[in-house]
Amino acid sequence: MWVSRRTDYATRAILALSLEGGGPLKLEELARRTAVPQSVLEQVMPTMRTAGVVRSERGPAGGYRLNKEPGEITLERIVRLFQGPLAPISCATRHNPEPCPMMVGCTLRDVWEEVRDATISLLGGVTFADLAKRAGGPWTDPSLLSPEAVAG
Amino acid sequence: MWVSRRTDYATRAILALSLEGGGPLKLEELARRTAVPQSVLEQVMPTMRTAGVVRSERGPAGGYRLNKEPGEITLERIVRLFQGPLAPISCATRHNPEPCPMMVGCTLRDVWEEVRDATISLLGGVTFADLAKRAGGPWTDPSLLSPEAVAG
DNA sequence: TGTATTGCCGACAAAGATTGTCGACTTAGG
DNA sequence: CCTAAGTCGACAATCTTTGTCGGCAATACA
Repeated sequence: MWVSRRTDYATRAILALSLEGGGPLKLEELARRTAVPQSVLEQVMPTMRTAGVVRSERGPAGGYRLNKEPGEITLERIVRLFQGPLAPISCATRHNPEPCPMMVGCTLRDVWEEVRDATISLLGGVTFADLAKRAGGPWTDPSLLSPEAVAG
Repeated sequence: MWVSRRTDYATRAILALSLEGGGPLKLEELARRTAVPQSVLEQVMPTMRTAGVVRSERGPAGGYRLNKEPGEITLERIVRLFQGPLAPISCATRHNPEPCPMMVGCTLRDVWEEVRDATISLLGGVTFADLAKRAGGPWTDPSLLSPEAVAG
């Protein structure tokens, strides 16, 4: 029942971008605000770019922006990008579930499916607009912010 | 969002025992019915014995029985034995959550906690009496049953 | 044209978790 | 005793996760 670190990192990054308004954030700054190793974010962000969630610009003054409104990005979307199937067990996935050895009335599978659906329903019901709104104030340990950000 | 194989195996075993009524099942037979490698069940069952969920008898005519009524054993109980914390992320566990780097208003944690609670609520609300009842008929691929069991 | 700044990509090492197996041991019954 | 069970600890193999690195590509600006 655990989410991978990269999943965690990705959601933090999107939240950071949602709180930023429109302006682009450099990878370096993004890494600092989210307390994620920069080298890992370097892997995570392109995945989200390919998926159309964020947009990037190269060169000086480059960085990352959201490619949609925060209200259009659900937590489920991001989690799915990094997490694979959300079912707790391979015979309970939505697509191509593995046959489970308990043929008739695999009642356990029913429960795993319920867990899966509850999870999806929760994650699918939360957008980053919601999260940003709930977040309100400063969302990071101030000691992690860059000096410029603190000054601004 | 995945449950370990041992967790899966354990739940299957308890379901098998719940369907058995009172009589003891040998490890070998239990392994066959649940389609679990016997050598792994050899590890899984003692854990549940220590936890007081099942009882064992050695020697010929030995085997495993439930140590409680199926109605008293929740799925949550079993899952917890093998799965560790049910939260999706270490800052959202009930006991000794790790501090997360997003100090003020870690709104993501709130959602992870909701997922955790939904999971717990589902798993805690299902007992093996429920599962056994829902299971009804033969619950295993007949080809996996031992000849004696089929004859009986 | 060139240089600095930034993102992009692929390969990879280290660490850790999971899975399954084995052999030696203990207990109970006959 | 001897056999049929469960018990325990150690372990190898595999897979997954995590994080790093070096070099390449694009953009802005002088």
